[in-house]
Amino acid sequence: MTAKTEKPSDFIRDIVADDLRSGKYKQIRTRFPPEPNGYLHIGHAKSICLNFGIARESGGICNIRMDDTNPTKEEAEYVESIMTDVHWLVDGWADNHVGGAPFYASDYFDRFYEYAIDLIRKSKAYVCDMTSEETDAYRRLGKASGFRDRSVEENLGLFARMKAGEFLDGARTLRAKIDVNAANVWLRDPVLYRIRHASHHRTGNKWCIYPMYDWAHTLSDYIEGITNSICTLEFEVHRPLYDWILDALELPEPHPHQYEFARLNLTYSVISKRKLIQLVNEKLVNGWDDPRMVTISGLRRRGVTPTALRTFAYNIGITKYPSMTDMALLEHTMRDEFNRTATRRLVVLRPIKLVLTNYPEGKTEELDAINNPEDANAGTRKIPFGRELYIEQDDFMERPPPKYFRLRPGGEVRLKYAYIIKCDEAVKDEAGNVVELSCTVDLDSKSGGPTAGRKVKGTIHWVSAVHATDADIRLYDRLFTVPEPDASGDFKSFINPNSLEVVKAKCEPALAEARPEERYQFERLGYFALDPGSTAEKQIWNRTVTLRDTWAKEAKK
RNA sequence: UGCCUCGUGGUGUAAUGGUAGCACUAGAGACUCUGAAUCUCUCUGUCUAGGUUCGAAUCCUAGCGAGGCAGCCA
Repeated sequence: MTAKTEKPSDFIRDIVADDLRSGKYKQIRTRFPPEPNGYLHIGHAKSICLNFGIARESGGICNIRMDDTNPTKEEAEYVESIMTDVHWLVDGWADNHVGGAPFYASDYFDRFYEYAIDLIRKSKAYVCDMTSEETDAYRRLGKASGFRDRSVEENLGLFARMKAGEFLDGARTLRAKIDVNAANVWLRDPVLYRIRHASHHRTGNKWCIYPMYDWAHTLSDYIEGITNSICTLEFEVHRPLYDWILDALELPEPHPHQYEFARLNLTYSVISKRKLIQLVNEKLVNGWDDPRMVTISGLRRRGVTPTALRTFAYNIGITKYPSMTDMALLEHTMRDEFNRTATRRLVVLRPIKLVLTNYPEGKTEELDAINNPEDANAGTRKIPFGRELYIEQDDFMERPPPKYFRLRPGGEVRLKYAYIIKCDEAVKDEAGNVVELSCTVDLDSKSGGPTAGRKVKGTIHWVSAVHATDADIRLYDRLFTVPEPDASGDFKSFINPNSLEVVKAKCEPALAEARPEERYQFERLGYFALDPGSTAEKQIWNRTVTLRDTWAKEAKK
């Protein structure tokens, strides 16, 4: 039931354990290498938990590295958000296993260049003058480029001129000389460098040739002394090229090794960066940190905690099977944690007034309420009670269905921490809408009082009308209406029109002292977190997740 | 099409040649001053066919199915 984040086990950790046992590596060094071209999402969280988790469990190190080799896509803004998100998730858990300040592939551009020259000298790379289309066509046919057999000197000269900016974008490339007929297309003389006359977010205009992923990534791993280079399944076919580069350069051992695992898929959501950026750009959500987004910043704003996210990552495991994880598992992970940790408060989301006709006018009582029944150390607080209250509209029905045991005309219900009341009349406006409930209170039934033990089936939450404070509450629901929005057609057509509802709530006074870092359970409703846009004058709350609601299921029957 | 990888209840996973287990979900019940939590119970699984073996989810072969790759993106 509690978070079992201490001893995960999976095929990659088995390999790590073997590597250590056999002495292949003295210390494990992993890395988390995002490209700074978007915000991190829950799939990255899985990878972060894996890479930093392995470092943490094995006494190793995990580097954060910006894979910034494509100047046309990457921006400094993203670097900042990535660092914020990684630290939020890792601090207090694996922070003493972080490999210092973030590394940048762009810091190695000079060394990549030197390695490229070395590769040319070894006759294992050549400058190719074919267009992108020609390269593509030749590769499909398994046909060798006409420039494949240029001399080392000519290649060296051409490559230097590429670097010097003598050629237009796309005019030439540097290609590895491997095997134009290889069954694995990534071995058919892959491009190592392309020409891009573009300013880079860190190196400015120093370069006009930029290394491709395979070249940069493999060498970055080697330069940093990475031992286990863990990536997602789509890079599986790149592994032979990864190994080829290390061998072709005859780099001293030990070499890093690449392992692949399945990326995360979650029901009722889209996870790919491309799709998330569409939601942002087309304003279908309110930015990258919209609480309905499965970005790390969105989840954080929604109220998800690092511990819950790590527990979730542990629970889903690491495999090579491309699975579809049920959103219900994420929700369960949050409820499980918050049930143990959240401070309870009484809040009425959709208020209806209730008047206790036999309770003295002007009288106020202070009632004791428990802050967290799961945590004895959380203590108690006082809640003011009076003649006029607010209760939830849903907690009264004039003609209730079977098994409804909240308030009804002539019926009784317990007010949590207070009295048992009876509904005498539903007061209506001219249109016939119930606008107020007229009730009487059993004054002996107060919690701790003479008839407090009297059993009534229902207990509801409430708030004293004169003491209540106001707050805006954002009720979030799943962003999509179908389990697999990108299974077919346009995922945007499945957006849930009711994924956000804002209500004006009435809150018990103690909520005014709420702290942003704390999580709250509004009793019988769900778990909530203060939005960063909240102020002392105007509280704004985000619903992180509802409580399980078996009545909602029952009512649907 | 070629190459690579992967198939265990509805979902996510464990079992590393020796009793198919755990969690989520769903359903039933107990308890309840949260229709929450907690507790009990139930449903449901090794893709198929051969083979090896005393014994196969596990090893082998074939088939079927799914995913990935085939950018001068990462």
